[in-house]
Amino acid sequence: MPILFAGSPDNAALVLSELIRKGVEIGAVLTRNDSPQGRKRVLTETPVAAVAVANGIPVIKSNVVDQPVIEQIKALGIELAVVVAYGVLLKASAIEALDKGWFNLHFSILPKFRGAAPVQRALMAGVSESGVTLFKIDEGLDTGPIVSTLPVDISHDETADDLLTRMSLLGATVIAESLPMIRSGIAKLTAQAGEPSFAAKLVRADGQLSFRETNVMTYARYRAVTSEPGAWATIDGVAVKLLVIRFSSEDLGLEPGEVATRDSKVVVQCATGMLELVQVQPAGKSAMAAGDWFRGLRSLRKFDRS
RNA sequence: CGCGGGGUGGAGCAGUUCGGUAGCUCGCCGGGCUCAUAACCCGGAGGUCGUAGGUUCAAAUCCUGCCUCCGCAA
Repeated sequence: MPILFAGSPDNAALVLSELIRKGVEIGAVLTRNDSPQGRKRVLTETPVAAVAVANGIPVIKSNVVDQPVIEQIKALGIELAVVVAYGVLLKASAIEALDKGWFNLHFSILPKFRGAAPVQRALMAGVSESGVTLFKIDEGLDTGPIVSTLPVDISHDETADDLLTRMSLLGATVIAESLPMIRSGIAKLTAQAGEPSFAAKLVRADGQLSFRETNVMTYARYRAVTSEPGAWATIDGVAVKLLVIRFSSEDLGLEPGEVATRDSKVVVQCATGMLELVQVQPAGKSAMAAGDWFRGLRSLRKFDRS
């Protein structure tokens, strides 16, 4: 019994690839419409669409699950869908259209971190453990009954990208293991319990680092916003992307935001503690090693207050 | 025509406003000092200043076209 896989971004494509590798039969893929990407506005298909095409799976592109889309899905004999970061809310009519229902892989232990950016918000909050949840979609936002959860320990230095990749691989396993029970109708659905929290989507402003906080907090924010939307700060009014940062055990006691070199490493002072800058990218320049950037700084060697 | 920044020895930058024989911090090579060193000292190699053309006695610098990298916005 083939299923519909609905998703759009890279990590959803990774889940799709894993499911295919595990032998899960994908009858069709639903993904968002091609959209203009980059400075040149090149119309680009989603990563999920690319994986589907590469595997010869029928692709339905739509930014809304309306009647015509539902017709297409049902015409393929599909009655079960798995959603991973599709980016579109399902209306009641769509949810009811499939006999076995729609299931969503969410990257947190629900009801914690409901919403668009569970991984990023968990990192920003500095929690040491999160997880993945497979639940049946209802009309609320990530409120449906749970099929399965799997806890994930968060390492102290992984970025949102790293964690999301890890969770995607685990999530694919959870999906593959749960599908047989869902298909046969013996999957046990458990209502979400506990205090819910909401994980709002990140905006560029979330990536602005303030060195007036502790290095622990600033590092947590860096990891949460990397690689999207990306960490940055301004120095002498010029934005500098902070692509790769490491935690530092040094503390030279400089002014918050001041940059210096120490044992050939470039470090920046926080309210308490320091962070090591590894790779940066000033506005208008290509990415470069922090040491090169530091060497080229003419006068001001201190990030602006933010 | 969305707004904007950049392309100068291997790296990052200055010099361009007010044209006049290329500079800084590093790296590299050789030598020295040192118990030793990513430290210090001395010496050296390495550049058609993105590219094509124009103006000029003279262009990295002024004018025009083109290539190319990137930030923001979408």
